[in-house]
Amino acid sequence: MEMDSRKEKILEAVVLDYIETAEPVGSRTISKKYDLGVSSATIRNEMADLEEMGLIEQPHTSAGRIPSEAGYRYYVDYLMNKSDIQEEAKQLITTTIRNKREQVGEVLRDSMKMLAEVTNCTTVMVLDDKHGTTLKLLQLLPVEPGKALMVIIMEDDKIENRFLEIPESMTKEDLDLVSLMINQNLRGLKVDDWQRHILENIFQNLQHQRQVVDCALEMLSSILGIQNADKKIYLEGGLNMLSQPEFKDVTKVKSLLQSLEQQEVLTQLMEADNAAGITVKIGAETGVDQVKDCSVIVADYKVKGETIGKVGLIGPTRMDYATAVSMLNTMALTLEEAYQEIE
Amino acid sequence: MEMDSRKEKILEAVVLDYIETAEPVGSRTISKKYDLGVSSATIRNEMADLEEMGLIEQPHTSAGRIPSEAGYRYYVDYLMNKSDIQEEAKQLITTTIRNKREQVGEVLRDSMKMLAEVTNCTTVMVLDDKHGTTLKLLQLLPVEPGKALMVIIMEDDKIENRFLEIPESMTKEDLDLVSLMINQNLRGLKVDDWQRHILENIFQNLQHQRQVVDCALEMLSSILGIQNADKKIYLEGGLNMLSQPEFKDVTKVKSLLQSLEQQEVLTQLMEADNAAGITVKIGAETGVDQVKDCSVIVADYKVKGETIGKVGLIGPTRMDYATAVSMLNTMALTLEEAYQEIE
DNA sequence: TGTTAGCACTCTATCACCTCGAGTGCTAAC
DNA sequence: GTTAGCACTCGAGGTGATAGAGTGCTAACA
Repeated sequence: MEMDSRKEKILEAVVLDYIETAEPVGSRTISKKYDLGVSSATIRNEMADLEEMGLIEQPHTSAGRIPSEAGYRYYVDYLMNKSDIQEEAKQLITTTIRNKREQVGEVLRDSMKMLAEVTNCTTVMVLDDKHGTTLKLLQLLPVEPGKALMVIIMEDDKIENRFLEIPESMTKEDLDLVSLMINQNLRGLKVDDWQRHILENIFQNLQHQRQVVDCALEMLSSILGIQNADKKIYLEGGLNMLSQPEFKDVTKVKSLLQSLEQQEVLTQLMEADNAAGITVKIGAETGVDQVKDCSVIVADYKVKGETIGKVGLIGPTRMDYATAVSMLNTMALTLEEAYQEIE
Repeated sequence: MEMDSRKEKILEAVVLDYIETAEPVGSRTISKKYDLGVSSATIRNEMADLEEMGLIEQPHTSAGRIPSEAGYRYYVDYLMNKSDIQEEAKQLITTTIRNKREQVGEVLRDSMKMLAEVTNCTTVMVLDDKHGTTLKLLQLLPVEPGKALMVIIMEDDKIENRFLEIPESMTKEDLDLVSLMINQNLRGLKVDDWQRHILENIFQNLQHQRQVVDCALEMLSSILGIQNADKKIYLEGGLNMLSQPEFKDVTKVKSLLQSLEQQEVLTQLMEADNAAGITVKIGAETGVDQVKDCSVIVADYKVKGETIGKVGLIGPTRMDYATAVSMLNTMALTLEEAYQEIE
């Protein structure tokens, strides 16, 4: 069976109408509402074909059709009108992000909330934090006998604090010396770039304070390194989906929301095809059983070709893909611009 | 109409059975299940009285009785057996809190989660942060020309970082001097205790670095002071309640969960009668319309007579008050002990 | 006088049954 | 290839009928 333009129009009509009404779509509805110039009987024939092709399905014999996951996939890949962004929405995102640049966290939260509300979905944000994990400044401060505070400033002015146990005999001057040596040797380097001989150099020069250096380096590498792996994930608007009719069953809702609270699940959902800017996963494609009635759209944003974060939308399979994709796209682009200006 | 011991027993039976089964309780059920030594007919008479007194009510004519809010109130105030803590649960709390003291945040989260799971309620924690807001150590670090980092360590080892703009001419030695002066004069003092003459003393000695001192002091006072007012609120187990039959309606769930996301609502709910250690608010007593089908139990924990935080449980009106109260009590006590040891 | 057995009554939940309408597939005519 | 028409299917929603749980009242009992 071949796809032709009329079949495509009918499939599109089914998808759009089902997105709008959440009710199975009948042939008569299509012939009346969408001006295809053919009668409902013809549409019925075509719909039988589409069903045979696996693009739409019938909940029961005497009901209309709803899109199958494959149908959504076809719609997203070939039919969806990607450019019909509401200009106002675009404006909204841009201004929300730009208005108060000062506290990045706040702004992100606001934009996420806004996005979630407009699309009636849940927004997820992953900050990769890969960039800027080089060391700018490290300082050990004596707090009380036997205890020091390690202050680490990253290249992007993020700050980390860790307490450190030190020998009671150690003085402020010793700590300053250790700080100085570490700074001199490791400033501007990523953890991957630490060379064996650099570390040996530090240890040799600070034989005396060996114990502290050892401990400090270990902490430092864990901060620079692990922070890398341990991405920060934010979630906003987790309750928005509840207004959708597909979530009228509380037990479903509970298991869905519970799985969205798990980092692993979110990470899995937000895994994206790095080649494409935007990834759409429909239903089972998400790979997580508890969210098999949902779809996920992920956009990543890059600075200098490197992905530094991802924004995602989670909603019911019957979500408004066109709007969601364009909103997400705008969001990612605006974020990219914002980051570029900071650099 | 007077309350007598038999009426009390019947009321207690109604409350307990309704808590257990979530179904209206009939007279026959009580006479069979709870050994009161009288027939169901007698119980019927008494129940009619209890209804007249407003302590129980009938959903419809031919149904059993359920406790009214006043009934719960009577139960909580006069009938509830406060001492029947499950020893195992107590043990659970104690070990959860004590086992890994290192990261206070982690431990609190864990205990809250545990409490929420055991009671099938939502746990709320308010940290007043009033205690320990005295200064332990302040250090200004040069980051780059014109920019310094202020590291502040509180008495309870909480750490705050703030960037500071400084004159480009300022050296590391200048900053050290400023840090030293501030430490000498303000260590161990709360913001309320700053005396005019102490501050003048600092300014006089550091005429030269006046600008930086000024700025640093302002930041310091905002950290020590504002942090005071701006309590931290944590919520855990927000989804636990969903397994209860009273929350099978999604729209209710949504509005409930949404209001629990609002700081103001939580603050309002966690307002407690400071005289009593534990406050129980039933239904409308919470004062928040969206949670009128819920009850809230709040326990505060004190160190040296001063409230430093509160733990709360939010659950359906039909919650197991006895268990909840004793669990919460144990939790508060254990926290008090833990804090006292830290001091 | 308090307690109890018995009985008529009330109300809900449940199930079978029916009808209505939306939607289909098929066929024959255009 | 398209369409009108028709028989058919199936679920949603309404209607009784029934069972069962629970009540209130009354009269008898200790």
